[in-house]
Amino acid sequence: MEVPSHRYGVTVSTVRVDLVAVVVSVDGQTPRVLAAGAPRRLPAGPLRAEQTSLQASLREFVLEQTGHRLGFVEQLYTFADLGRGGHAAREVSISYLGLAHADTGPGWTRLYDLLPWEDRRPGPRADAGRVEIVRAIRAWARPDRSARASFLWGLDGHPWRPELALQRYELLWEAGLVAESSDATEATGEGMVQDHRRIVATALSRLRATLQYRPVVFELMPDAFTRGRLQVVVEALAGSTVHTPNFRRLVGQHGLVEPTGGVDHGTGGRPARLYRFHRALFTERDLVGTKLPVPRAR
Amino acid sequence: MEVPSHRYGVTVSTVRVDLVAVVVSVDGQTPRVLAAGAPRRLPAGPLRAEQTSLQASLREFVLEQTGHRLGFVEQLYTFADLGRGGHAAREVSISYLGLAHADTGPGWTRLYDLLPWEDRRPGPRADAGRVEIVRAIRAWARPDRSARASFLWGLDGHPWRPELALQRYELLWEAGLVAESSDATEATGEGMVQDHRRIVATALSRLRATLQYRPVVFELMPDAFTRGRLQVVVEALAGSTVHTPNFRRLVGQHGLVEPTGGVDHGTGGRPARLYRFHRALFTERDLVGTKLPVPRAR
DNA sequence: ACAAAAGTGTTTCGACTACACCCATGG
DNA sequence: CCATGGGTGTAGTCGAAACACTTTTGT
Repeated sequence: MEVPSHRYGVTVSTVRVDLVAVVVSVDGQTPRVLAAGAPRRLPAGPLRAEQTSLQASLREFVLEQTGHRLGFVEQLYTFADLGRGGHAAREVSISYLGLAHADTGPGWTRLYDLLPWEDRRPGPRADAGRVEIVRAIRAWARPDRSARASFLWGLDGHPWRPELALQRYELLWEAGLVAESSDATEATGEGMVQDHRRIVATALSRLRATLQYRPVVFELMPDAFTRGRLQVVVEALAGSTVHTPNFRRLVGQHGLVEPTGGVDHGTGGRPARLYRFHRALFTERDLVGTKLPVPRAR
Repeated sequence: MEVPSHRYGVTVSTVRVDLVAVVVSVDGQTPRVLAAGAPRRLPAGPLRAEQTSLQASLREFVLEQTGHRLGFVEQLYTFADLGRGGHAAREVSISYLGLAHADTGPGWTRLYDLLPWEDRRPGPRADAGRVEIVRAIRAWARPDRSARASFLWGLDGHPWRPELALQRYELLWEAGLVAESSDATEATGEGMVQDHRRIVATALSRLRATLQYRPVVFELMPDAFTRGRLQVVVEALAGSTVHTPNFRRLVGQHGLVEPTGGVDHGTGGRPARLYRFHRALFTERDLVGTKLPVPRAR
């Protein structure tokens, strides 16, 4: 499928271009991505001749392939290095992050099955895998790369930064610790087709960074929700926990959210007030500066 | 150049893919971008069959076309909407930001000739153009879009955020105030070919955002420099001024910079100590968290 | 001497953190 | 009545912003 021509005196190629989607949802307290097969594969589709915009192309093929209507969509990165698919031809993939409401359909993979070390919420699984990975990394990093390793993994006094998910994946890859290579263990997660796991890591990094300065969580929430529920979703995506009283306070201080008047009695203790996203204020695209608290645990 | 085939039951196209570079340098206190012609055009080149990575392709064609060796390179965004070039065929452009040292060669355009409103450093030109643009925007925005307009332009108590350059360009575009359309004035800057001015705005936004959390300015500095010189370059890119004593203090507090021992007597008043970028600490890619102060003027 | 730029000390302010504690409900 | 989650008040901490002031050169 290569049609060389000449321009600027050098070879010009006409190549295949695909769109790849990382569709994220949160189911209970579990983030999931759309990916099926073994090994897992992200949904991908072509540019459509009849669609004017890339996003429209993306929305349509995701709808057709999976039945999901995407809310928020954001372009991530374009991958085009030679040999991505294991063969010589160049494949260009424009990757997107999309947010969708959870459902019970097939094809949803737990995000932290793919990148287990990114889930730092307290739990037996988290702690076990963590020590194993840290040991392997320390062994590999010593001594030249130990500054980088401890920075990325929040060791030696550095804070753990959720949004460095991609850089952590890249370090594991360099260290030969990811599932696609030989030294992989259970703690380094499930492999995917081609470089799809790197694309997922890219999406997670971007999502976590975006969370800190744009109100995108609400794309994952129903119309009315409690602040506790909102906190659970944020924590699920960030992979770590926040200080509850402060979270409650800060939500709404920015005018992000307004009470509906209703209450939810199903939460366990005292009934929680229901809120809705104050969308009126944010219909204008790209309004920034509306921070949600995101954990920066030590 | 369209070769339709079938997959997923829909049309798949093989398309032309180009790389587009926004190469930025700072000459004195003037930021410049590589763009020649009338109207101006960004350097663009093909994916190279023989280059493994996109960045290598980019570096090589920029070197060949312009003689410039790029330091820092970062992928920006992939543009592929139909009709970008004014004709029906789809053109995919993968855009990059590159930083280079200034020189006196041809082809350098002043960045703020293209986006004049982005330069808020005190000066006669800045103030004149600003009131004109603000008036036009207020007229267009009233009343539905005035929240967005005042947010983006730092009106009504909002701070001016340098990194929103792209969003400001997009608003001007929607308002029909950019040079490419009819209502343009001198204050809305010089037009470019196709959507190249949007790409420049994208690059400026990204560069300003990156400045805040990664030590990329040093790619634009010579080996030894004074803190005053560093401040001028940061201010040139940010388009606004910083509080001098604080800037001096903060530089170096993060261990970013170390004295060479030399001094520069050519600065006007008291001679300034020379510094060098503490590169040893930052050879590892993607070390984050090394903030440089960036203006957040009212 | 004085302008001009370099450089230091100190205070203020606001955002985020952490801790302590009260509230309302279901079992 | 007590466990559980919802909710509020308030003190501490840290870094950025602002202000005042000293130092060192060239002319």
